[in-house]
Amino acid sequence: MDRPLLSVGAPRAERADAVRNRLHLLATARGMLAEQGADKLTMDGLAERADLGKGTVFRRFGTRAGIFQALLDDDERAFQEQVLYGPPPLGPGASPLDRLIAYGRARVGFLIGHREIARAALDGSQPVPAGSQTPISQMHIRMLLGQIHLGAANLDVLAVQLTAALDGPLLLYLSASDLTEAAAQTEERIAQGWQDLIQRVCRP
Amino acid sequence: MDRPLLSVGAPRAERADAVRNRLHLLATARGMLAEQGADKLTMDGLAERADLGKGTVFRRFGTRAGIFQALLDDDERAFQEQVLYGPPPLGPGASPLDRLIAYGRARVGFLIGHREIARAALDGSQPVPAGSQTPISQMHIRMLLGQIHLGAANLDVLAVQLTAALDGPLLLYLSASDLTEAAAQTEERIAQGWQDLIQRVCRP
DNA sequence: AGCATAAACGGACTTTACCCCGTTTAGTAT
DNA sequence: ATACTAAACGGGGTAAAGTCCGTTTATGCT
Repeated sequence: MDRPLLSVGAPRAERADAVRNRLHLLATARGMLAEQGADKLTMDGLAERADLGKGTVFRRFGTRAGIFQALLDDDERAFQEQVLYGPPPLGPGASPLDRLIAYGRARVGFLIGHREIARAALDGSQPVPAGSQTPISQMHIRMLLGQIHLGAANLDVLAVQLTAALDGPLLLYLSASDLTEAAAQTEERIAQGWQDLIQRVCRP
Repeated sequence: MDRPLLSVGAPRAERADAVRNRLHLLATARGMLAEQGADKLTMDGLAERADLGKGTVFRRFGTRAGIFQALLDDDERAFQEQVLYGPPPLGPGASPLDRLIAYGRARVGFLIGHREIARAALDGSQPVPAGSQTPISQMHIRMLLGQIHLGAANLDVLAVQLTAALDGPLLLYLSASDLTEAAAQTEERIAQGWQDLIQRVCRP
């Protein structure tokens, strides 16, 4: 009479063929990305190379940007691993302030390494690029801010702003040429800038 | 024998018909925007309604995002007027710190009022949305930072980061629903957050 | 095993951004 | 006025994103 569903929120697990195709498409996309760059990656091309229908590609990822978001998510998982369980100061064990600085440095490196994917993951019609909703980055920063005892301040808003200060330069303002020619110096300048910013913000 | 050009850099003034069509297209675009919203504004539709060829539209604006960038530029001119020549604390006359705070507040208001255009002006393949190169916003923040005597710090990088902290939330992270339902409160929260952030950063 | 059903698949179709190039015209020099 | 030229115009053509819907298949139940 009653149906033993897996509660209301879980819309039944992903079907096996769907999983297989999703992984296959991601792998194929990585291949094309490595060979030809992000702007040459078309939905038709991906479908053909993966030997699947175009409808399948859209069903899996919804939109072109969705593919890059999925790729980014994937790589971000390894990064999060380090943040959550890795050695300090990035992982737990160091002081919140040191972790915050280390996090920024690590994230800058990650974003520079993934700049092509990260840019392509931006949508314009959608708010946030990767992550389900509030980006992990923002949550982590919010948490560390909470552990540092700042005077009365709206930590939620501050976390959003600091996340933007971290991601914005690489996602919005730095041109591609700034990154290809002297990526290493740029990375160091931004990482250092982050450290200065955080130390100023968190000064007692 | 020699031709009295207007020096090398100036590629000859814009032709009269070009100016006329550009203004006409911008006006038409504003009309369509007000009636139907940004995502319904297509290049073909604009060309037809303006009674011009599609080629002309692309020649003027280069890309779809270019139209929104032009509209934003246009509105930003009035805003800059206030910043450069208006009354303090936004205009000159107040202390740099007060101007910085006032600027952030004003810009948040401007961006919320122009959120649809500003989002549509984002490109993805291009670095910065509006303004010719480094956004005016960034230059202005950079200048005010220079007038505040902070300890040794890379002001160029800091300016980029603060610009991102200001624009990022509205361009990247806040979903449309956050803005339509309680735009006024959101505006106040972000503006207050900016003030807190700046006061922290600029504390002696 | 056989069945029911929701999900996944595929590929034709539509829409839209953007390109190209032959034609027209504003601006200038004679 | 006339001729010349660089720029602007127009609209058909191409490619790629995204939609639709009829067909196929995995999965859970009897």
